[in-house]
Amino acid sequence: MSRPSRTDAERNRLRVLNVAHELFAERGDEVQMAEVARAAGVGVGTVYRHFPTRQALVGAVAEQRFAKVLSFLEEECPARPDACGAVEALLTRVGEMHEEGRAVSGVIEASFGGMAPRGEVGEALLAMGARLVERGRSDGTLRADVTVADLYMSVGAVAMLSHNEIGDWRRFVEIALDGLRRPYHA
Amino acid sequence: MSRPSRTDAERNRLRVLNVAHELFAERGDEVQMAEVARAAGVGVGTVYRHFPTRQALVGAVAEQRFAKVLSFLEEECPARPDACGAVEALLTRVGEMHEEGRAVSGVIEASFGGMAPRGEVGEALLAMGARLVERGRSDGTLRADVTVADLYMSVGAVAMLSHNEIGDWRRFVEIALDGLRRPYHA
DNA sequence: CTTTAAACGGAATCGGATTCCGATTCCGCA
DNA sequence: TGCGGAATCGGAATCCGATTCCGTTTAAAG
Repeated sequence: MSRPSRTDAERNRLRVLNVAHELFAERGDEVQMAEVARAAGVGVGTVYRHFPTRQALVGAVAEQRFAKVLSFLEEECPARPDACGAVEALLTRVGEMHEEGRAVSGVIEASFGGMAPRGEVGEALLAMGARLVERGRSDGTLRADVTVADLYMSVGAVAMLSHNEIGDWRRFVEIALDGLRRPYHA
Repeated sequence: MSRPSRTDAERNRLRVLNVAHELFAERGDEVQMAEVARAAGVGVGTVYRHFPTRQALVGAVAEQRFAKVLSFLEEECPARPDACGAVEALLTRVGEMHEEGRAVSGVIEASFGGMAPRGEVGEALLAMGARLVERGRSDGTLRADVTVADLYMSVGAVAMLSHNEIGDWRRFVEIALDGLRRPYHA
């Protein structure tokens, strides 16, 4: 919440965060705290004051990513003609994000098992998700009993599949989407 | 392949493997090599001769689990009346396995990102999966264009969802299954 | 009952995250 | 503009846990 008043502190915090993101993207889990510090032009102590733990640093990087998803959900999704299309766009976006950024995803997955969003971004995501599901219920393009949790799980599944290299995740988007559209009935 | 000739070696290898499994189940990623050694009643050196790396040990534990899935696939699945039912049983089984054993799954996920089976067990799984998909194609209970990769991805997704606590994975089994049954068509 | 290659135990080593603390800066205030 | 001191810095020192090393012990072939 309360940003520190000293401007250099905030500047350093950002520098560290960005550098960490880049390094993780390049070399994944093998980058060490001292490297991040060096590349950011600060001492290890500084890195640790801003991010008390390596996991905290990774968490911050992860949050940036969730923020991107959130803004997509807020800006692009409403533009889609129907809820189903919006969900498809969402899943695809998440997949693409993890596909490039694969290395970063790996780091996140290794630090936290899985990767559910936390904090206000998490709340906001949940809220937007609920809205999307609601929309689907009313415009009838999603099965009537979908829940945010269903959506959440689908997103998580796509995220996981798109950064591991098991099969064509775009294919899975189709499958999940078909499942979300409506229950099977002969 | 070639089991060592000395019987004590083989006995120790098993002891270590089982103890590791138990400890991982109890306390997850925090158990350390020295503990495993102590609990197994051997020295650290012994643990390392059998499993040259912590990751290797975790990998061996993981393989045991894959072996269970394989035997399920070989024994229970053929008994199901149709391919779709078999897939449902498979997904459910995988989910249950990861739900109890949650801690173990966490350890595996932390050591390897994701968790694709390796070696002969992996091959065998792939083969059985292919057979199942084939069956689905011919009895018509799965959509005509499913692939082993689709099945693989679904299994992976359920595994991931059932050991993280994001939503009701059984629900997701339904969704994925609906997607695997047939493509959407208005 | 030797012989000997293989297995054992566990102290020592190594690598990397985290802590500590004296030296340096910003910021508000006179 | 100049000063006081709290917050920030940097990076050497510490801590912790995985991994290596090597002298000792042991199963099993002849």
